[in-house]
Amino acid sequence: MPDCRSGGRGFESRRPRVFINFLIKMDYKKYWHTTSHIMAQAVKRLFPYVKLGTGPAIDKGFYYDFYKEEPFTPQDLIKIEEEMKKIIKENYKVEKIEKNKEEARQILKNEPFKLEILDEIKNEKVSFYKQGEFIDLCEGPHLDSTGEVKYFKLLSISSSYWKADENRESMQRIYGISFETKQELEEYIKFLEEAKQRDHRILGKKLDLFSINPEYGPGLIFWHPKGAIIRKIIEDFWKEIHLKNGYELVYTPHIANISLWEKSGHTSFYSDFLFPEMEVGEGKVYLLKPMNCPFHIQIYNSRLRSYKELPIRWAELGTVYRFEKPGVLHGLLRVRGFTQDDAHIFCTPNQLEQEICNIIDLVYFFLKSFGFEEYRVFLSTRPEKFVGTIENWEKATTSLENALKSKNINYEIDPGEGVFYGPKIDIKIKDCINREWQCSTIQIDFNIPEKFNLNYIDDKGKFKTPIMIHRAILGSLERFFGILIEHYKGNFPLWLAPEQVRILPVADRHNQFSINLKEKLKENFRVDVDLRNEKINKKIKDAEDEKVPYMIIIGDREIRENKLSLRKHTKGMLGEFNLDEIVKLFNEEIISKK
RNA sequence: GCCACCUUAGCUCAGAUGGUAGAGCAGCUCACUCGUAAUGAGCAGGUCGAGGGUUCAAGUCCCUCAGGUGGCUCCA
Repeated sequence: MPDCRSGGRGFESRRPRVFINFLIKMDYKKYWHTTSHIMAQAVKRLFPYVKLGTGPAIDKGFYYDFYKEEPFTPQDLIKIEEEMKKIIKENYKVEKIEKNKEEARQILKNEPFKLEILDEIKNEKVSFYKQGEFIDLCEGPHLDSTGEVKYFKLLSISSSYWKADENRESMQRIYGISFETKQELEEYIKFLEEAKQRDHRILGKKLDLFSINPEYGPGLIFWHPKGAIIRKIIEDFWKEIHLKNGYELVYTPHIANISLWEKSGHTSFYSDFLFPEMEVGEGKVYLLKPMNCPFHIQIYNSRLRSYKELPIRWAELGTVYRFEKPGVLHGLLRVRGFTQDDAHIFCTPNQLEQEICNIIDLVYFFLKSFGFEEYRVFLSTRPEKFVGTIENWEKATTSLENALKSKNINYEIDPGEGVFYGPKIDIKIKDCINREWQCSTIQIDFNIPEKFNLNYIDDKGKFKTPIMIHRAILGSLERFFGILIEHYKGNFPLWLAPEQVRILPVADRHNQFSINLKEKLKENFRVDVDLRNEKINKKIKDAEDEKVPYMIIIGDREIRENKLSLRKHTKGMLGEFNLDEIVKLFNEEIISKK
């Protein structure tokens, strides 16, 4: 079963994880862990009846799970924070205490969840950490005293299952963060607010880019004219670059007979993600496609292939549909219908490394074009469950590795994290507030060529099985658009901006001149003129709010002197220019993609 | 899907303890003809997500459903 790359993800049921990579200067794990104990102590003081779950430090802070019938309220959080401050002030020593299991059981007799954990521990000796009246079964390590925790904040309340098992008790989880300095905490909170302001769902509505109609299609995207023009620019650019780089474009249907997916294995392995079957009469059943590769394979198999044709590179902006569960849908980032910037490469083993190098170059070229300059690259190797021979896996992994090395790319290895049908490279990008997103993925597939009996005739006249590479660069247009909105905070660079210039006449006697100017600019740019009966201040404010990159103001002076006053979004007045200068300026900026 | 919370005008949101709805923005009309981030006035706009229940009376309380939001990987 080939994976379906939609932003580097396959079929999974979780929300897309946004890797919030706020720069945290030191290793805070110990610090956060102790803060979580302080929180648990505060909760125990305020709500003595709650039962303790687990409370680890995590990537960005800490949490503690409690068993409590009613959920915590925001007011509870304030009370808990107050109590935590007291505990910090009381400055308890944090002591490690070793106990044997029997003693431990006695201590934990009223903590059913802790007892469960205790039972799973193999060692005879277990450790407790004690601060004041609070004692917790815990491996540590911890700070020496509660007074060492300086600045903290409880961030959110949620529920989670005990042991992440939906059949088990629902726990109440409180998340928080803490730092040594007030400045770090403030910066972190500022970062969270900044991220909120960039939310593509809010900007998408404000800037009239897209919408989702919850009643008629949760998870299905309506691209409004302003979003659609951006999409068109991306698509045109994408196609042009692919054609220049030896790819051919293909188009394939949105539906196909169910037998295709029976063969690919989707109906058995991924049935949860398929939209229900369509009966089309005479017992024929069709499915909406959850991925493109089986179609590309049909094109490959439509006739006999020679080694002379390889490598074959087929690209398609292919729209696929997957029935994601209601709770996981999220704006443009997790949807039910999306367009993958998909491509499949069929090549010989000898060509593999070069093909991978080419893909990497292409990935970097695209990501740079969209303003992403920082990357983290991951190489995922053979998992426990896999298809194909170990020899092939090693060869393919080596090819991926060699390609990365020859490109001088630093990468991290994710051992055993490959998909079962082949190893892969994932590339994560950092946006301008340091969040990481995964879009690009390059996956080698040993399974599909065999399953669909792909072959070519080699130079000795023998049948050979080609190697197949799945790759996506942007992931999906929907998701990538969402990321772009957040990355640019809606301030699209000139080449992408839906409306590049707006002409603002000061009074209505300037309208005709402005209309004439629009006609001239229209040839090269996306331009509009604001003819509303409003004051110039209002027109400027609206253009600024709508994030139009450039404004040209036309009044008596401009008409008399035949000069154009140019204003740049968020920057203010640039000065007066003649038309040629402005055209040149815009063209240079468009080419630079900045 | 599970837990919690939310759903009131196109948008953002007010509407203690039940007594059949308000504001700002947007829209429309009119006046103003204006110089670098909101001119003023007027008008119009809602079966309060859907269905059911309690009540003399439900936006408000209860139940069901739909949708949205935050989570549901980190493990003593």
